[in-house]
Amino acid sequence: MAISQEISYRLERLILDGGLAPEQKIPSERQLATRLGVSRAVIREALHELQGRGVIETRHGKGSFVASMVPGADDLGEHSPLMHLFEGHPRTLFDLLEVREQLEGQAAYLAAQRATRLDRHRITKAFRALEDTDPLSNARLDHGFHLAIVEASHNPVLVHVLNSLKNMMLLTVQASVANLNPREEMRKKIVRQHRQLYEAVIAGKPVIAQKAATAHVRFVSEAMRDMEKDGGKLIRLPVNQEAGAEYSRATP
Amino acid sequence: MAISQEISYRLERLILDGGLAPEQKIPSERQLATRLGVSRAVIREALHELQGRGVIETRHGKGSFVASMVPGADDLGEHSPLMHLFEGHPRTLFDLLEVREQLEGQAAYLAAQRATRLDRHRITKAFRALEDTDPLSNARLDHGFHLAIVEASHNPVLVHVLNSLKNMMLLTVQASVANLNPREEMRKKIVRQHRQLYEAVIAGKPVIAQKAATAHVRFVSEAMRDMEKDGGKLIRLPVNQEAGAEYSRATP
DNA sequence: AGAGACCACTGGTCTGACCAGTTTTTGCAG
DNA sequence: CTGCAAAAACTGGTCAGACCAGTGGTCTCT
Repeated sequence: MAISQEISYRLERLILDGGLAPEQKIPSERQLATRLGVSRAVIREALHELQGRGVIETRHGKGSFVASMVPGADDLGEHSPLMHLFEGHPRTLFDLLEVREQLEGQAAYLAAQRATRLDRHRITKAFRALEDTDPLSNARLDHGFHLAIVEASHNPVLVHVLNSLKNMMLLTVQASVANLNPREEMRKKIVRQHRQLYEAVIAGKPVIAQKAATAHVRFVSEAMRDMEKDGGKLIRLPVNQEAGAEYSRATP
Repeated sequence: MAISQEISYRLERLILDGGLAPEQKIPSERQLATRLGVSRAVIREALHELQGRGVIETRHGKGSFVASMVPGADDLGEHSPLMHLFEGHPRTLFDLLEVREQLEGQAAYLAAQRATRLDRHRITKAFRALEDTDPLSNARLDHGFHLAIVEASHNPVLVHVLNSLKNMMLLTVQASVANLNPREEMRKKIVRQHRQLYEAVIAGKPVIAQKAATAHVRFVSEAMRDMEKDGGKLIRLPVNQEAGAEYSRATP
C-alpha cells in the first residue's frame, strides 16, 4: 500500500479515537514529513485525502485542523456544516439537548460497564475538582467531568459525536451551568445529580448511571426552557469559531 | 481557492454529470498536468482528494478509474481501501452501530410521538416500497424507510447526526441489508422487524417503536459480527453513489 | 508457437526551490 | 518606556526534474 495512504489512515484513526479533538491543529506538513521520515509531497497527498473525506480542513498560512463535525459527514461545502439549522429555529437548542440526553445516557451506561481503573481515577479527579469550585469556572469543569465519563465508554464514535454536539451548543448559547448556576437552589440540585451519576459509574451500575445521566441532561434542558419562557434570555455567543475553539483547547 | 481544489471539483463534476462513466479510465497524471497547464503535484493532490471522497480509485502502474457503483464484481475485496478500520481495531464499525442503535431508537420513539399525517404517509409509502422489492435494490429502500422515520422525529439534529453516522458506515462497508439479505432466513427476520417498527410508529406507540428500532439495529450489528467472525468479508461500497448521495440529498 | 528480455507506459516518492498568506519578533521613532 | 511598522519566521501552495516501482505490450530468440 502507498505510504500516503498509510499515513492518512494513521491520522484518521488518531482523530477518530479522540487523540485529536475537533478544531485542534495538527502538526505542520514539514514537521510531519520530518517526524515520519517521508517527503512533504507524501504528507500533502495524505492530507488531501483526509480533506476529501472531510476529516480535516486546511487553511493557507495557518495550518490543518481537525474538522469540527463528524468525519465523513460533511458535504464539503464552503460554509459551516450545520449553520443552516440555526436560522430562526428556537427549538434547535432543545433538539440538541434531546439528542444529548440520549447519548450521555448511553455513555454513562457504557462507562459504568467498561471503565478501567485509570478511567475511574480520571472521573474521580474531575468530579472532585467540580465539587469544590466557584461557579464561575464551573463550565469548564462540568465539561471535564462529563467528558471523562464519555471517554470511559471506550467508544470513539460516541466521544466524537458528543464532542460535536457540545461544540454546537457552544455556538448558540453558553454552556448549561453558566446559565443556571446563578440560582443557588438549582446549583444544589445539579451537584446532587452529578454525585448520583458519579457514584453509579464508579460503582459499575449501568442502568442507574444511564438514568442519572439522562435525568441530569433533561433537568438542565427543562430548566433552560423555563428560563426562556420567563423572558430570561439565554446568553448568546457570537457565531464564530472562537468560543468553540477556545473551549476545546482549554479542555484537553 | 487552491488550484488542486478547483481541479478536483472540475473532475468530480465531469464524472457526476456523466462525462466519465464508472470503471472508465481517467487520463494519466502527466497528461492531465500538461493539458491543464499545472504541475503534476497539484494533479496528484486533486486526485487524492477525489480518492478520499470515493469518487475514483487509483491503481499503481495502471491508472486512475471512476469508482464503480456495483460492489459485486470487485476483486479489490481483500485490500479494500477502508478496511483499515478493521485492522487492529475491529471495534470501530460496531462502535458506530452501538451509537446508531441508541439514536435510531430515539428517532423511532419521537416519530411515534410526533409524526404528522404527512409523515405517516411518507413512512407508509417507504415501507410498502420496501416490502415488495427484489433484494438487489433493497439497500436504497432500506435507507429510505429509516430516513422517513428519522425525519418524522422532527428533530433536525437527530436527522443530521444519524445521517452522518450512516455516511460513515458507507465509508467502511455496505449497508446492512446488502450484506445480510443473501441469507434468506435473515431476510425474513429483518422484514419482520421492519414491520414491527412500522406498525408501532404508525400506531403512535413510542416505547414499542423504540424497542423495535434498537432491536433491529442490534440484530444487524450482531449478524455482521457473526459474519466477520466466520471469515465472511463485508462488501464495500463507493461513497458518492446511490444510497449515500440520495440519503444526503433527501434531508434538506 | 512459446518463453523471456526489453521497453514504454502507469502511479509513487524524493529533493529543493520559490510563491503566498499568517503570526511573531524585532527595532526604531515618538 | 510605549506604539507601531518593518522584518523575520512560520504556515500551506506550486513548480521543476529526477528516480523508483508496478503493468502490459512487443519483439526477438529458441
